[in-house]
Amino acid sequence: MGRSPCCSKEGLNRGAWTALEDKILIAYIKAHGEGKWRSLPKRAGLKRCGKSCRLRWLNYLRPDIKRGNISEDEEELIIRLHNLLGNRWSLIAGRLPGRTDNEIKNYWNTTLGKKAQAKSCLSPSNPNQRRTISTKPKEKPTPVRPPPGPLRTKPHVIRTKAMKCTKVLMPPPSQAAAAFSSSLQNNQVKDSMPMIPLIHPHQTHSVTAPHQDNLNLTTNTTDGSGDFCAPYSHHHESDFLRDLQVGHNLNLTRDNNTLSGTSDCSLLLLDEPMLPEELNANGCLQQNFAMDLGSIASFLDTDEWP
DNA sequence: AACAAGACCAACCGCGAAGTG
DNA sequence: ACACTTCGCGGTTGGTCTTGT
Repeated sequence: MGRSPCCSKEGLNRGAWTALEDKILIAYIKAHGEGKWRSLPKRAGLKRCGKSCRLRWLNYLRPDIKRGNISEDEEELIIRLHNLLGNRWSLIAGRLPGRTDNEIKNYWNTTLGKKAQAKSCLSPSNPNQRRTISTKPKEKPTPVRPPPGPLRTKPHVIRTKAMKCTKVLMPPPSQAAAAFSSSLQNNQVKDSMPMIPLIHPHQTHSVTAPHQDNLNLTTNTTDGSGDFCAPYSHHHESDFLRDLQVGHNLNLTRDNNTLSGTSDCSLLLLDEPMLPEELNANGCLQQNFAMDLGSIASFLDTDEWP
C-alpha cells in the first residue's frame, strides 16, 4: 500500500481558488462527471492537484451544498451524532444533507466542541442534561482557542466503518430478506452500516422476522409506516430497490430520477446524503426523511442505540 | 484610527483503505 | 500475493475577518 505523492508541487497553484478556476472545474465536472480526480486537473486545464480539485468541489462547488448558518436543529443533531460517532465527520455530514464534513468539523472545533465540553463540565453524569441544548443565539464563546491535537472530550464512541458500496451482492430474494432481517435482529448490521430508524417522537418500533418471501420490516408507528435509514450508496440503490421489489411487500420505484414508494415499510439505504431534489420530489421522503432532524434527534434519545 | 488578539473557515497534509492489474 | 494507484477521511495550518482596547 504505497502512497504516491499527491502531486508534483512545481507549477501548481495553491491557496485560495479563483473564480475562474471554480468556473473551469464546475464546467468540467458538469460535462464529464466526478471522479478521476488525479487526471482531472490536467484534462480540465487546471493548475491544481487532483486532491485540491476534489476538495474544492465537495466542500464548496457542489450544487447541493447548503450554505449559511447551522440551525439549532442541525446543531443539536451534530452534538448527538458526535456523541455516538465521535469525530466521524463524514458520517455525521451524511445525516445533514447539504452540509460537508469539513464544515461540520470546523463548526465543531470552533463552537460546538466548547459548548459540549462546557456542558459536560456542568453535569457529566446527568444524562437528561444532554437534551437541553441552549437555544440562545450564538453567544461568543470565551476566547480560548482549542489547542491543536485530538479533542479533549471523550464521547461514547461507536466505531463504525464508513463504507461505500460499489458492488452489491444480492442473494435470491428470500435469502436476502432473511439475511437482512436476521442481521437487523442480531444487530449485525449496525457495526458496518449504522442504521437510523426515522421515527417520530414517542413511537416505538420493532423488526419482525420475514415470512416466506416477504421482507416484512414493520414498525409500531401510529400510521403503520415505519422507516429505516441505513447507509447504502445511492448509485446502486436502483439495484437494491429492484431486488426488494421482487417478491416482497414493497412497491418502490425510481421514477424520473426520484424515489417513490408505498409499502409496509420504506427502506432507504444511504451512505451519502440524498440530493435535495431527490428529497423534495418525493412525498414519502418528504414526510419521513426530508430533513426530519427532529425524528433523528428523537431516535437518538431512545434507548435503541447502544 | 491603529493595533492586537481571537474567531472563523477554506485549504492543505498525511495516512489508511479500497481498487486494479 | 503483491505492487501500485486512487480515493476519502480526519487533523492541522494559515489567511482573513471581527472584535476589543
